[in-house]
Amino acid sequence: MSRTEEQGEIPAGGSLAHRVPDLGGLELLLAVARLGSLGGAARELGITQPAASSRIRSMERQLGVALVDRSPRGSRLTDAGALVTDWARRIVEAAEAFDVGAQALRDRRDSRLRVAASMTIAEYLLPGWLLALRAQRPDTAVSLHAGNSTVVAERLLADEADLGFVEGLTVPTGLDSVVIAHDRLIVVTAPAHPWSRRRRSLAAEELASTPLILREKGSGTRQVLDAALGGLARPLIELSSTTAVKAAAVSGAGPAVLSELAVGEELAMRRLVRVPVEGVALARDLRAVWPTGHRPTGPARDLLSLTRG
Amino acid sequence: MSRTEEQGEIPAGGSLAHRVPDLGGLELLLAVARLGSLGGAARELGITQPAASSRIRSMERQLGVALVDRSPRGSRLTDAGALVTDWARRIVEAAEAFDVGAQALRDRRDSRLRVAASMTIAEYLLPGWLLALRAQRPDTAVSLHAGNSTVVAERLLADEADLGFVEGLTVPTGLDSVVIAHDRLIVVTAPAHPWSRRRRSLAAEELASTPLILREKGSGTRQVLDAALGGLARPLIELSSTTAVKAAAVSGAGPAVLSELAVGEELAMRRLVRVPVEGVALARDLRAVWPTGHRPTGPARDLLSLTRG
DNA sequence: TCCTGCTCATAAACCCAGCTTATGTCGCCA
DNA sequence: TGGCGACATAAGCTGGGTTTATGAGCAGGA
Repeated sequence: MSRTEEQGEIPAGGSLAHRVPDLGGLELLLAVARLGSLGGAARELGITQPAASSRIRSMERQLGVALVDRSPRGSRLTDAGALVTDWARRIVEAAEAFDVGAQALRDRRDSRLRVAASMTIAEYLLPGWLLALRAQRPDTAVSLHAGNSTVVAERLLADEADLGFVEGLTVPTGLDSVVIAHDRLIVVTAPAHPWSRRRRSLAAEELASTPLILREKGSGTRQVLDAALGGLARPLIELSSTTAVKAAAVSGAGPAVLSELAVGEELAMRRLVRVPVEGVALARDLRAVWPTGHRPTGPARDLLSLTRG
Repeated sequence: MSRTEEQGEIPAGGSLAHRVPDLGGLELLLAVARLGSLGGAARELGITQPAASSRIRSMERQLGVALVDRSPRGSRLTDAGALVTDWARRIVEAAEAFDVGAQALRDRRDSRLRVAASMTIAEYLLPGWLLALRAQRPDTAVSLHAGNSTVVAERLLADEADLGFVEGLTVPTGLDSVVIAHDRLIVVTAPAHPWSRRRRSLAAEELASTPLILREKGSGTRQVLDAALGGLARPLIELSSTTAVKAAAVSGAGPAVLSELAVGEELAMRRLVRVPVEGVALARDLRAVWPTGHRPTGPARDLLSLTRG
């Protein structure tokens, strides 16, 4: 059944980009899976049939796995191909989020909806919302500006943004708001850290007296933590991005305090472990905001209604 | 004719692959972010400094956004660049999962750990585990075979696999098992469906009497549903993959019943909405399995211990 | 039976993105 | 002021992916 063309050993070296097909190839694979035909997929992507054929073949060579069963009546995914296609879909979905985010990022003067958002929201939530928005209002051009609560408020009040999203404890003055979701700060450590095996919840004092990996003073995350502990948080290191904090925690530098949103992936993969905490108010609201009186209309209203659920 | 490639304006057409930098570029960007230097990143990836410089520049052109601030003393990410980098990281992480999965998929005779898993687990959970396993035992070669519970059992008993993962209601005879996680089937619809606005939970009879988008009879998912409803599930359509079911539900064909694991992304993006249900036992255990008496040792034990948490 | 229409495969020529090597410029520091 | 590190620019090469052109297998209808 399987042709014996595996004489050439797989190199297996190099970086990811050498072992993972490029986005074009993955899109092609998804199209083949959906349409059941190489030629059909080629047509959909605007390339010729031989190009599709050779591209799929080169992916199979690269991966060392047969992906599609060709027949004169069409092409069907192999069992392995189905699995690969599902994994590929994840990459393509992440790329779609990237794309819609990047599009929003290049400020277009002519965009119909100008959004200002805090970093955490822009990072983890907005691309998803924009994707959904595009699904139901494909022609809405969106521009995005990311910054802290103060910046968001300034842009809204200066009429440089139509809708804002903030995550602080308080709503900047001059703005109306709606709570659209809830977030919580959680304590995490690397699996090797002794706290990861705790069964009893951590008490507030214990948290306050332990040096932690933290965001810098002034960040939304840090504000909430300081407020919850009464200004007592003791930094082991202060870092200026969520990602840097995560990386430090994963590498075992110590316990970190981070938004639940930021560590979903890491928890699922057990690169980080959540430490239970009690007696500390680490919840915070995520809010949509707009200038007092100017209720969102048009595209802003569309986006807002997507975010509430 | 669309052959006039307009110069000047951003193309904005074409498929994802034309608007999203390739994996190599994204990896490079992450390296620049981490190291704070174009040349350093180039060294790490084994390319020359001019190559890195030009690649980053072409990404900036492609995205229409300045990503890094160059100075004679190094390079630092722009605000926009930091956001783009975070989105890029998601793509790269998905690519890592793809890579480790694909590596496991090409059956290597010499692999030290042979895993057999049900589709759902292989699709959603295994790549994460393998990534974690590689982090702590980098030299473990893993091979993966995906199939239903019966196939998993056969391979284990024929000594063609060292460790299995199944998701059914029952443990195949001849195997020992441990519960490693819990999964639940949930009812979902497109946001446009009337059920998406329900506030009261759905009762079992109502679920049983409504035609649903379902996996085919015999699939793990379907077995659990049929058992929970007493064999009464009424299919609107029967499809042979989780992905097909999701796609049908998203397109508004009707309500679907799916594993929680499979729809996390869709729920977060509001492409699907969860419908509350009560009085139906839709939970199921995910189990690691092995031949009775042969407790997992070596690499199998390492993997197993990663999955329990 | 043969023709027509679908499928995929193969071959040769082309083109461009990204690579390398070689060199230039700028700022900091001893 | 020379030296070192950073990034930029220029010119030439290479390879993967593309196109056009063609062939071959299978199905269904005249």
